Amino acid sequence: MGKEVRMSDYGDDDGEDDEHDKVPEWEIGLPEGDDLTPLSQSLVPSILALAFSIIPERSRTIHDVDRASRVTISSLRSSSSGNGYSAATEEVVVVVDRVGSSSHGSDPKKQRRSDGGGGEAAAVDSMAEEEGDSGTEKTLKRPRLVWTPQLHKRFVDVVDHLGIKSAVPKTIMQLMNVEGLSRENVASHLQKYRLYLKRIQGLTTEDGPYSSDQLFSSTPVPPQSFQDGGGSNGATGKLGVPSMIPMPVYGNHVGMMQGQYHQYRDHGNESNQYMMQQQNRFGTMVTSPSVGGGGDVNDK
DNA sequence: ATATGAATAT
DNA sequence: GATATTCATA
Repeated sequence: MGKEVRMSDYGDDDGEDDEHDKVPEWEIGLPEGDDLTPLSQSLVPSILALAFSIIPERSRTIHDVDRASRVTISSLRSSSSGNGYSAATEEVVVVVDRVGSSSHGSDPKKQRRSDGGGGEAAAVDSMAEEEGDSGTEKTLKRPRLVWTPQLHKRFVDVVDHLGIKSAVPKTIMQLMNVEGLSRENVASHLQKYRLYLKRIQGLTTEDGPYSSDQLFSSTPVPPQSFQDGGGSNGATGKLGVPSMIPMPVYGNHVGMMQGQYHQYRDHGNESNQYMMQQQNRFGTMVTSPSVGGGGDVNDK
């Protein structure tokens, strides 16, 4: 079993635009030139790694990584159906994007991705200068983390694969394998995410215009299988984890992250926040197998 | 001794 | 509102 590049199912990750117009076939799938090869790449898929208790080394400082790679792209293919973390899944260490709370005019450095495949990348904002880089990124007070859609997706993927019940900050953090991401970062986000889950669960299970019962649930809740490939439960009795999608239901949207933008507004290119909307025409197959066995997404 | 989760603070 | 930090406790 070796590496194999599938050109057929290349771009479709986030269901974006991008078309390879007229490139020679052999060029399809190759880096576009300014797209760099991931500078840090795990040799072992994170899930696998965890299974073997291999914790990805993280010795580089943010500055190091920053210097080495302004841009890191990844071809995180996330499941077209079911398991998003297969052996074929490409793992890439993503550097986190942070915003300086202090003086930060604007870094003309922008991230760019050219072709589909959804890539995700983030860059570290180069702090003023060479701060006394004393201290491992543990002791340092890191700037506010910004949960970009990419990061969030990663988060959701991991949480999903762990099962909401056993997803705890440390594990999530490890599996996400994101450079510079701390446990508390994840913890905080997880807290909010759980809140979100609770909300939609509430709305969907006891306030829905339908039976609202786990038995014949035909409640229009987008379960877990869209662009996230969130459908992968049933292994350890995990529940599907919605990827919080603000759906255009009549004045009834849920979505843990909404009106927050304004950060980097290049041109509808990328780096748009959690704008993962979906054109979910109900009546398709939107049922919620979520509450399947126990019927409780959160219990402690 | 550590990690988690809720509350609270920025 | 988003993220960080504190704090009781598992």
